[in-house]
Amino acid sequence: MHTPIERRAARRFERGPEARCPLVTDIHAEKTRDALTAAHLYYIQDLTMDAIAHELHTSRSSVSRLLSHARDTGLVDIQIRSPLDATSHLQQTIRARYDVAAHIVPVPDHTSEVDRLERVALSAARILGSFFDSNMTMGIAWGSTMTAISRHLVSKTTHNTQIVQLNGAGNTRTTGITYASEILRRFGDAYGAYVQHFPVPAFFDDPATKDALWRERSTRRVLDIQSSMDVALFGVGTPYAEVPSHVYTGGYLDDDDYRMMRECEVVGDVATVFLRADGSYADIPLNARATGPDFRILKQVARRVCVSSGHSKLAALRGVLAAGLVTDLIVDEGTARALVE
Amino acid sequence: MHTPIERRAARRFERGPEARCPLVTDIHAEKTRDALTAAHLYYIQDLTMDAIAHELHTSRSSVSRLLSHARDTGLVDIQIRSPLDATSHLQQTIRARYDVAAHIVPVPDHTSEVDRLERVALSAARILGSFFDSNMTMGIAWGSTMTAISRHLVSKTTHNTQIVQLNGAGNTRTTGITYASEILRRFGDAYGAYVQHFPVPAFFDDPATKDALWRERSTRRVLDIQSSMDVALFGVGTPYAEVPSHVYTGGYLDDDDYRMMRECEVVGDVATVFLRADGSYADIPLNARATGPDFRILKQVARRVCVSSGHSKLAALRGVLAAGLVTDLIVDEGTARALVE
DNA sequence: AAGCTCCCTGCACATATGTGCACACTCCCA
DNA sequence: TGGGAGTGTGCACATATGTGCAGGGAGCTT
Repeated sequence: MHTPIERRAARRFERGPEARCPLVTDIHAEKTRDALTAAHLYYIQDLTMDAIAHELHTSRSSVSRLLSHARDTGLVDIQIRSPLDATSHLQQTIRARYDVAAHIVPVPDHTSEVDRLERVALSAARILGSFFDSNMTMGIAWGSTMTAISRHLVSKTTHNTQIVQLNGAGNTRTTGITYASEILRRFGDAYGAYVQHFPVPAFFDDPATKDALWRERSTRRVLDIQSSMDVALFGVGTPYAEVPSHVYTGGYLDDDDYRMMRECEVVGDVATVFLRADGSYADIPLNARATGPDFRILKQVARRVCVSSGHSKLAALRGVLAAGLVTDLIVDEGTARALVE
Repeated sequence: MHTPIERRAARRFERGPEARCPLVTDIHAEKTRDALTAAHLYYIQDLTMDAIAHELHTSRSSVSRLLSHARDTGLVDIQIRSPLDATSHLQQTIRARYDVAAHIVPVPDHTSEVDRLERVALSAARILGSFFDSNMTMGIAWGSTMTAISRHLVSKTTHNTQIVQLNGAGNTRTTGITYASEILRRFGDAYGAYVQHFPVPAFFDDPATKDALWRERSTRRVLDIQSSMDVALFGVGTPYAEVPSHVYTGGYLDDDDYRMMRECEVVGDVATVFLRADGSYADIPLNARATGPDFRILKQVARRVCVSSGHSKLAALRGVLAAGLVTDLIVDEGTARALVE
């Protein structure tokens, strides 16, 4: 037993007669089973990878990779469960003040905005698995926060699920399909969900075009799916960010738009629908041309998860909270503190 | 900031005004919060312990210990969740044949009986947390398996729970209280549950004494608690084990008892109630003097978890399964394979 | 206040783990 | 049958992690 093939055969042999024939043994299922066994031995029985390698007749490094695989694919589920009496003062205050369940991501105060976003996104990606399950539809926005989240998702097998794009991503330079697709695809892959694109621009030039298109059956189909969402996931956009949001730099808006935003005292947006500090949004002209869901629609979704990081989004975030758009808020610690001050 | 005290103060300071006064900050809650933060940074954000040490203003080794603490106290919950299509052939067969949910513990075939027991017990201790929750009563037996399990329990905070001893542990040499208490205490500590002792011998000399005592109100109280159990946890005893069970070596039984057991074709016991290969037990004389719960009582418990390891317990285990005493079975892989052959 | 114990800390060392790299195997296509 | 791309493996090294030990503070007793 010296070559990898012989070892794999030996492993099959040990598993019993029904596994000995490679023809009926799907190679992928075999890897999953090995990963499962390795995970059990490592996380439950506390064996070292060396010992596991020995039991599995493979090398230690393969076990290391097997375990990474197990974590990535959600075979191993690691949760932090704070005893109820240990929920932080911050969480309680935010719950009391905004009626929102806060998930506070510890991040040192001196962290750069980029790192902060990355770390909050990483945490969000891991928490998300507990919000999404079989027979659900999740609506997702796009932007730098959503991109970061999509890169860190942990797989979870679900059935009869779909991911639906909340707002168009096209602009004067691109259809946005490549960009938005990448995010959607990652979500779809992670959860084994059907992906529903929304191939429209972020903003129309003429509100009438939007109204017309919105009456089309092909568009209605997507809108109908949106209105049946169980979870909505979005970041917070703001024109005043140190790292400005994708919408405000990507060629979606022109000078007139910016002027209008200033006049209307816009503080930010959710899925390209703009709002003021008090949460009002209805009479902002730009919204008539925007493709994101009207907040009345959004508020019908049972779980509305907002991910925000960094001080520069604070004003926008306050607006979003004032509008009552959020049921679950994932933020960095600094922002959380600032929210209650 | 060079002494530990200064650092701890600094940590408090960073946490905000309400944490700065040590008088109102319970030292234990502080440790829990630190452990929670460390766990989040380590398991969710994938930082190294070094980086976490820096963020928490402490040393790397303290972080290592903090994380151990977090795991031990159940702050971190690591679960292995096999995708439904990957449940092993073995599990399915056992479910079909015995109508029992099997939890199979991978253990290499050449493992000694002692190691095997230890590893199965470790796995059992970790799984157990998912069976037991607030407002529940769990009945537990004693013996080498139960002792091993008790040593590896992961804490879980529950409310309004109790642990009740299933059968007496006294014999001609000791009241058994020290021995049984140790096991019960560990369970009670792990789950924050109220502990209910059963201070009687394992076997009475005279069945009439048992009957008399069973009519006493003090005894009835314990029996009543037993009959309201939500979970029962027990191992399998057998006189034929390589590592013989505690009951059969601890001075509980005399030569006459052994002779009788042979005559009755006893294969083993559950909580000191003996049974035959076909699961029958009612007409075994010894049982009239035994203090474990009658199987009719036991079978009323919604969840009956049996932990068994090693080939020498196989015959007994078959009997236990035949008696229909089990809803969840935790066994080593070798035994599981033997069960379906 | 001295003396005591207990517990917590950081250091230093021994282990355990993650990863770039080269090689070998499989599968696919010509 | 013979490449060639792609995947998976083990080796060796660089890091990351666990733990015995000695020192020092907090709290208790006398």
